[in-house]
Amino acid sequence: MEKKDGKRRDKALSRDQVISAAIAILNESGESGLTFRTLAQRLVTGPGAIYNHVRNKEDLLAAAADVMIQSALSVNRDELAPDAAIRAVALDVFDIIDAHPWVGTELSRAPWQPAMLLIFDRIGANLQALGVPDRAQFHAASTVTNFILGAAAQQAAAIRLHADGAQRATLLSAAARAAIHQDKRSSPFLQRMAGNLTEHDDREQFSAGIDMILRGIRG
Amino acid sequence: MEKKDGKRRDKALSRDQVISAAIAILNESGESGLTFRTLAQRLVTGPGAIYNHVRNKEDLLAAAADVMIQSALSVNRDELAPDAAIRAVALDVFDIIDAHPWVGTELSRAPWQPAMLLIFDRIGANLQALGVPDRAQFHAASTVTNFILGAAAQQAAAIRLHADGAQRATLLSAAARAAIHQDKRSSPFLQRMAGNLTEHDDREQFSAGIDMILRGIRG
DNA sequence: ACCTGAACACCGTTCAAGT
DNA sequence: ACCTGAACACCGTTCAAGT
Repeated sequence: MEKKDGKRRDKALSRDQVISAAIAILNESGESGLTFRTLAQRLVTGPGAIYNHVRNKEDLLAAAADVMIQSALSVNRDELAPDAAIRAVALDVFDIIDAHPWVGTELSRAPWQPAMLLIFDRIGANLQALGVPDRAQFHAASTVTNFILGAAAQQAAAIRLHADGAQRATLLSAAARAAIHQDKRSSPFLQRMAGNLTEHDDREQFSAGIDMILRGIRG
Repeated sequence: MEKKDGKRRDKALSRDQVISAAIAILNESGESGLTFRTLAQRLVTGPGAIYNHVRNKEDLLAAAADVMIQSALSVNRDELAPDAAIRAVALDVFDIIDAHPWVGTELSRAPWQPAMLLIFDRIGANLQALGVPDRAQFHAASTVTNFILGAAAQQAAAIRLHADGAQRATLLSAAARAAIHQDKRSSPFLQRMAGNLTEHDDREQFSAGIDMILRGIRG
């Protein structure tokens, strides 16, 4: 990968450049690929220089995730009906995490993260038109957001497992298979769902979850 | 803290002992307090010995979380109506994470984790009695579980912030306050909810979320 | 078979010294 | 004011050597 622009030769290093370089590394190599040393190398500087532009690694990851979510939610959904708009926002988040799992991991690492608040806002913006009473809108938006965060973290973790596991593909991890096959009497529901667990489509499962919650928040 | 039993003097180190010691450290000092060195010190052995009983740190954390969730869900809820039972299971999980935030962080780190499957099973076990059609039960259980995982991760992260931030108490972090106060035009919903964000009760918010989802999965 | 603990290959972060 | 990069204080994990 070449540097994106020529600004570096005159020694001007900016916060945006640092974050962009971090995103590039994260998208190429995942979370484990991003260290202050690899990042400094890409920016042709020393690791200490990065601290002039971000407070620490947590700050860097939060800023990177915010850029990704902003980009994923930049499509205008104003012409959609409120329930379709909420579904669209949720699926936009799902798709960016499916493509870049590190975003999903990061979303639930810090609370009150800009990226998380942006999702919360975009969901909430459609509740009035959906007919949700004013006093219920805060809980409704937080319910949808928490569902998205939980599903995002699971999806990110599942993809991470895929990535370095290679051949197991759609199979559950060994630990889960063990859990399913032990205790046949004490977990009848899990036994009954074993087929769905191994064969379901993650995106369809996510979409169905949003639909159920929408039915519920509508009252 | 003294060792829990006298078994160690005769050199018998078991997987259960390793996991119990790890849980003790996690509950006392949080995730950052648990290293193979501190754990080995508590077990009066070398760090390498631990690898005879757990595969790696990920395996150790998953096993520790499973013990905590099993204990939190060991209360029998069979006498409750199905919706009350689901609410009780969810609040049991919330409360254990409120008391021991590391459990919430761990739950969404690995997919198909025994602890997560246990929650999924306990939720799902009540869906038949709730009148959810067979074909919708998988999605219903996964929706509730994903909501719980998302809320758990947020709650855990918020408590972690509390712990080392000290005085900020019920205040949002500086980053979130900045996000709320900038872009007043582009995030009207967030602006409108600023008061709720700083003053809401986390447990009540969680409980309201469960209620909304229950209304939705009932169809 | 299990323990021991030094060693390996890393981390994030700091800070004196430069420009 | 910002960069540089060595140094600090750690990590998880491995593995020869012991018992």
